[in-house]
Amino acid sequence: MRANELPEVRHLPLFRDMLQANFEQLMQGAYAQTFPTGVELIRQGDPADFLHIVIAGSVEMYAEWGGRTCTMAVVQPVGSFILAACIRDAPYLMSARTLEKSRLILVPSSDLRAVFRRDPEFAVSTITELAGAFRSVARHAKGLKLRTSRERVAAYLLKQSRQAGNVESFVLGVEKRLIASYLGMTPENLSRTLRQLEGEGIRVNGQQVTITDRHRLMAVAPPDPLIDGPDGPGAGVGMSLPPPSTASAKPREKVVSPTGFEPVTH
Amino acid sequence: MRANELPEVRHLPLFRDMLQANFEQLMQGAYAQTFPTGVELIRQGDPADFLHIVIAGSVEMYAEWGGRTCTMAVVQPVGSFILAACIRDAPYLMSARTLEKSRLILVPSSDLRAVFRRDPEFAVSTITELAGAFRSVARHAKGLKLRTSRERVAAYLLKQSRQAGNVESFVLGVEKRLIASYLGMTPENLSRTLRQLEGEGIRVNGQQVTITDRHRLMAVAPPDPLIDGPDGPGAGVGMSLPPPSTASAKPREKVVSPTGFEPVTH
DNA sequence: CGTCGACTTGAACACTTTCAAACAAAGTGG
DNA sequence: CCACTTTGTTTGAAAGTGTTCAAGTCGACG
Repeated sequence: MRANELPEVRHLPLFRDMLQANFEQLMQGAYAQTFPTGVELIRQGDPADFLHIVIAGSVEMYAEWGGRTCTMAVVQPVGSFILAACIRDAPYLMSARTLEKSRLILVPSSDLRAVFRRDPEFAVSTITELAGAFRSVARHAKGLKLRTSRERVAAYLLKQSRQAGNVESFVLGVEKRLIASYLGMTPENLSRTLRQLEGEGIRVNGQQVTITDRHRLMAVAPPDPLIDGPDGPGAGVGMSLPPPSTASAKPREKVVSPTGFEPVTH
Repeated sequence: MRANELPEVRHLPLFRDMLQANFEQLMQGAYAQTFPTGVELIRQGDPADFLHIVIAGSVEMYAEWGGRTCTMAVVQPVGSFILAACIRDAPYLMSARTLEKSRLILVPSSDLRAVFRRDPEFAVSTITELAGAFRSVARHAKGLKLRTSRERVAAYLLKQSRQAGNVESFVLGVEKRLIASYLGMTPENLSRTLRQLEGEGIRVNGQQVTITDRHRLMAVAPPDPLIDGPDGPGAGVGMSLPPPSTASAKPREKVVSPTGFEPVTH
């Protein structure tokens, strides 16, 4: 593991309050590894051996059933996933694969369980993290049940804009097919819905989205903190999103951009 | 609070391992209350002041957005809800109302947060509870995204049967409109789907459901522990369901029956 | 006995998916 | 550097799924 990676991990909400000695012990048993694009890191149903922390790159969490697949979340640096499975020593509910070349740290779940039993601060951090993760999935489920797909798309775009600092123009940052799956629809349906929303206050050009009439779009799907997540800083519940950046109107420009996917603690 | 209620609460997974002194302190600040049918106990968006524990009766957790409503879960004795909101000191994501005359215990969330900071066993129980709750909602979301409504209904019935002890006949135990909302569909759609499934191995008569051909039904929606929940005892993740009971073929009989709704920790 | 709410049924409508095809962009190898 | 392949996106048409509205049935309860 590289020296400059440790401080980043240490500053994660999950680890920042624990005793240095315990943190060091946790990292002792951990190891870092770099994976190429498209590697299946974990498969749903497998036993939860490691807590995974994304140091660089990005990881897709997805679920499968009867031949179908759907994206549940995208984890970006510095964020962790499958905490819950590790804690319950239960099989993973989701699979994970790298969306690009990515560097991860793997912490043995047995160490994890041992440490929060004797470090109260770490226990509290774990509780906070899990409570936040629970609320994220609950919000996701609410969105799926209470909103039509058109409304989900509108709300998603508004959230993206907000997370980038209420800019009017931004880059999606993830493939549309992946966004579609995350929002519970087919790529074709998303494509058509985006087209349809061009009459409701947005303009889409490839990955570039511009909100031309925010009020109009908000009329399609009024944002709700109880579904779209809280406003203000620290919104991503224990997940550090890359710094939001307004995106230039010129397409094809390389810009770091938020994905707006909810964090996953398993 | 009544004397015979405390032991029940004490035996909840959440409280069973903590120090007696701390448990008593928690209950000191708590109070019990009986509510009639249809009372709104909490409203989504309100600040989380109390952890709620259902001692008797049943409580519906539901969510609202833009005039629409959906059922997220039903909590039965002895089970708790809105743990996560209490922990994060955040607004409730869901509302709750009594489905029948119900008795609840309300524990101030500030006490809760204070106690798990100094009782490691309680902290661990809280962690386990939250991790389980997270996995429940995650499974629910997976079902919504990966299954059609027909498959969700079939899987729901199989799960009910399983939870009642793999019986061939059982009572639904909750209004169909509520089940429909829980499964993310309209009452009309559920009605038609049940009718349609009568050709696929079930027979429905009011609240009474009989599985006539388990294999046929399982072919419609193969059960998956990563969606429908684990097999075996303690399946309900921190929630004690009423003892499963085979239901007589005669309708209108008063039988305690499981609801099969996932537990909610907020 | 009458009222109310839950459940069912039918028909029309709206929304989504599926399948097929064309197109565009990014990466590969000559 | 240019074909060439691969993969993601868009579009159209048809089929499937789910919702809405309206009306009627049933059972529970006062």
